[in-house]
Amino acid sequence: MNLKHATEIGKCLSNQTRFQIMEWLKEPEKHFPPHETLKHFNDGVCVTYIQEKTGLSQSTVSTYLTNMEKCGLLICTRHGKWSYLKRNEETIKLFTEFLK
Amino acid sequence: MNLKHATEIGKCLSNQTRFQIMEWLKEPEKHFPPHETLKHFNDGVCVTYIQEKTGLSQSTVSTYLTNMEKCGLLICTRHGKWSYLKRNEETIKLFTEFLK
DNA sequence: TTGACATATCGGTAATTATAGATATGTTTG
DNA sequence: CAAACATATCTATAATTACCGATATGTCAA
Repeated sequence: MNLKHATEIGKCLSNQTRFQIMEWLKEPEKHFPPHETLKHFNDGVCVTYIQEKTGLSQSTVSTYLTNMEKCGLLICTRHGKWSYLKRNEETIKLFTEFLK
Repeated sequence: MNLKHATEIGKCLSNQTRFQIMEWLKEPEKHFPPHETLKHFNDGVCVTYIQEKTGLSQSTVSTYLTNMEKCGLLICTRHGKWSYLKRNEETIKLFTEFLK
C-alpha cells in the first residue's frame, strides 16, 4: 500500500452508494436475496442484485464495481454469465493499517 | 460512525495531498521544522508549515484543513495567532472499524 | 446459430470539487 | 491604536466526477 493506491481507495469511499456497497457486502445474506444457481454467497453477490438495491442505472453501478475491483476493494468471480462481487479483506486491512 | 460520516471522511481521503497531510502528521518532527514558540509537537503543526510543504495556495490548504477538522480527522488547537493541527486518532479508529 | 440475458464500455451533460486570488477576521506587538 | 502576520472565507473558473442512455461484448439455452 502506498499513498497513490490509498488515495484511489479513498476515491471509492468518497461516494455514499459505493461505501454502502462495501457495507452491504459484509453480510450478503442479510441484504440480498439468494441466487438462483448458487446456494451460497462464497463469491459474493451478482451485479444485478447490487444494482437493483442501489436504485442507480446498470451502467453506473457497473462502473462503480469495476473501479472498486481495480483498486482492490472487491474481488470479482465470474460464474457463467454472472459476475459475483465480494469484499477483499486483504486490501481493506492494508488500507486501514496504512491510514493509522 | 455512520455511513454519511464515513463518506465525508472518504472524501477527505480521496485527494492525494490531503491523504499526504494525514501521513505527515503521524511524525511531525520528521517532516516539519520546529516551531518558533512551541518546543514540542503535542498539538501538531501550524497551517503555514503544512501549506508550504504542499506547495498549494494558502486558501486551498486552509479549506482542506477546515474540512478535515469538520469531519473529525484532525484536531485544531489555537495558540495565539497560530492554529495547530494534529491527527484525531479516535475518529480514525472509528472509521477503520466501521469499514472492516 | 439465434435470442435472451448479464455485464461492460462509450459518449454526453449535469453536478461537484480543485484551486487560486482577493478580501475579511483575529491576534500580537510596538 | 496601527502595522504585521496567521488563518479563514468569498468568489470565480478549470478540472473532475456523477450519472445516464445507447451500444457492445460475452454467455447460456433452445
